[in-house]
Amino acid sequence: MAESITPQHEDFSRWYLDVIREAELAENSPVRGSMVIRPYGYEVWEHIRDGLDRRFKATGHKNAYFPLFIPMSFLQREAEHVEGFAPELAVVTIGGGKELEEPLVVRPTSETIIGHMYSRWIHSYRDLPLLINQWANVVRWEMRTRPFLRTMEFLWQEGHTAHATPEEAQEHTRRMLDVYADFAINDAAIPVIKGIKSDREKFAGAVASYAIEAMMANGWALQAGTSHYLGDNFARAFDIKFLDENNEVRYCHTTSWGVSTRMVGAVIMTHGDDQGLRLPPRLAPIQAVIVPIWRSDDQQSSVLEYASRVEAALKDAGIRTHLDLRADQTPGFKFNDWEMRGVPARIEIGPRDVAQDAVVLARRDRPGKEGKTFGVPVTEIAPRVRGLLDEIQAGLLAQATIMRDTNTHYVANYDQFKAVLDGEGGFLRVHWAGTTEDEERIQEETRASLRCLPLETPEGEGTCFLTGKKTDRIAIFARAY
RNA sequence: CGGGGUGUGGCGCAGCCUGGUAGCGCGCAGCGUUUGGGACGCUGAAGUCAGAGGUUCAAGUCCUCUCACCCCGACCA
Repeated sequence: MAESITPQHEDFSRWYLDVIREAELAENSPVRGSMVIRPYGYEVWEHIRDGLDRRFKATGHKNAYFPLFIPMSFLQREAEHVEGFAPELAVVTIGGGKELEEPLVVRPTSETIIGHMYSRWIHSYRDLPLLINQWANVVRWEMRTRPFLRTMEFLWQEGHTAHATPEEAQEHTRRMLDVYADFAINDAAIPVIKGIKSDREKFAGAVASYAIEAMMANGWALQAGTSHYLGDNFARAFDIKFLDENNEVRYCHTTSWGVSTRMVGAVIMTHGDDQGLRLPPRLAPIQAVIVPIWRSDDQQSSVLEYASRVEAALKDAGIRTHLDLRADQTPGFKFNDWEMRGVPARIEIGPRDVAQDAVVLARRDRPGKEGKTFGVPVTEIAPRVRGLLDEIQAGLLAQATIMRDTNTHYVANYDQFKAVLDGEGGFLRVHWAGTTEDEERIQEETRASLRCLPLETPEGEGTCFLTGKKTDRIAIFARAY
């Protein structure tokens, strides 16, 4: 596929489309729909990983690792689970040149194999709760793939916990949902809506599924993370039992929850503009880039000497800084290059700046001339950049929130529903008392699906937009990735 | 699996209708001039024209088959 990062396109918005689809961060490999992430994009993922992992540790979880291959029979133990995943399994039937007695499934998710292990690890209430997370790759043979948003193989974390009581497991499910929302909002600058999934959309094998839903720049919805309460479904299927304080055998109640490399796509598609990426500072591989400018050799040495001092000052302040020393590119090229890559802050240092002992500070969220501040005293550079990064972090969240709110509409009836969907699109909030069949019909007729039943419903009681029944339930419908 | 489309240097494409020495832009390499918003000149390297078969004196171009990929739907983090 295209190596579209190179500035060959005269039309920047088309280039931006390429960024979303495949450029730089992902491109199709020889295998249909699989994923390639170049180093720069992978660093974004690493920061996502760090942000989540820190929160997992803070909530008492340990990391562990489980097998890539899962015996087919494991999946079949939970009826709903196998039904949900069977169509998209990759199956190994030959090993070492010989037909296997039992096919092995490349994990699409690990509830089953982890359930199997948990049944051996858990014997007593003293073993509970068991709070484990796994960072891994999984494979789902999707019919339709989209770079980052739905790839055949993807990286993710999957948390799997076992608890003594349903209440505790339910509480944990909600707690991890909160962790995801906290990460999305504060690190990725993506405003998300916490909600519960309809029966139709819930995880195969779950009692209840929760999700954080985000709105992309085109108004489509993207499920950016999920947290499931599995009840004792998997505990019964895998015999995860313990003896309680009264010496009675009881089944555990389990949860699972995951966030994937889809989050990288969410960042791109939430914040990107016609100049390319705009990375939230907390996730940016490079937070500040220094572009030196010179003409003569004399100027070069004084500029570079000055620039490396600025670099050191920024690095000392804990800012991820890169000094762009490429000699074969012009400053103008570099400005555009780093803007496309979404670096939040850029410092330009030329002979004029060295002479007046001050630099030019440019911000990515306002590209071009308007985003530049001239004559920033070099003694202040680190705090100024730090302040700018915080400002951009908050600004991106504010922008995305405004974008989401102005594209969220409450609609009172089905005609209005269709009109808004065909018009401005976005999220449709409705009072909802419909059935699964109603939900299916709506999707068939409008291509909008029920994203979630939001946990926060300031609307109060009203009448269902479809059935006219009184209800206090709110649903969000949208076209979704 | 349905419905569309595309396969030509690394990338993006033209050439095909009307057969006659394989081209353009970008990128890449070398040299020189440049460098405050995507630099320029000169020189150069790089292509089994997706594959197979056929028609023809001659096929990137016409015919047949095959393969691959992309887009739009149905499934999904």
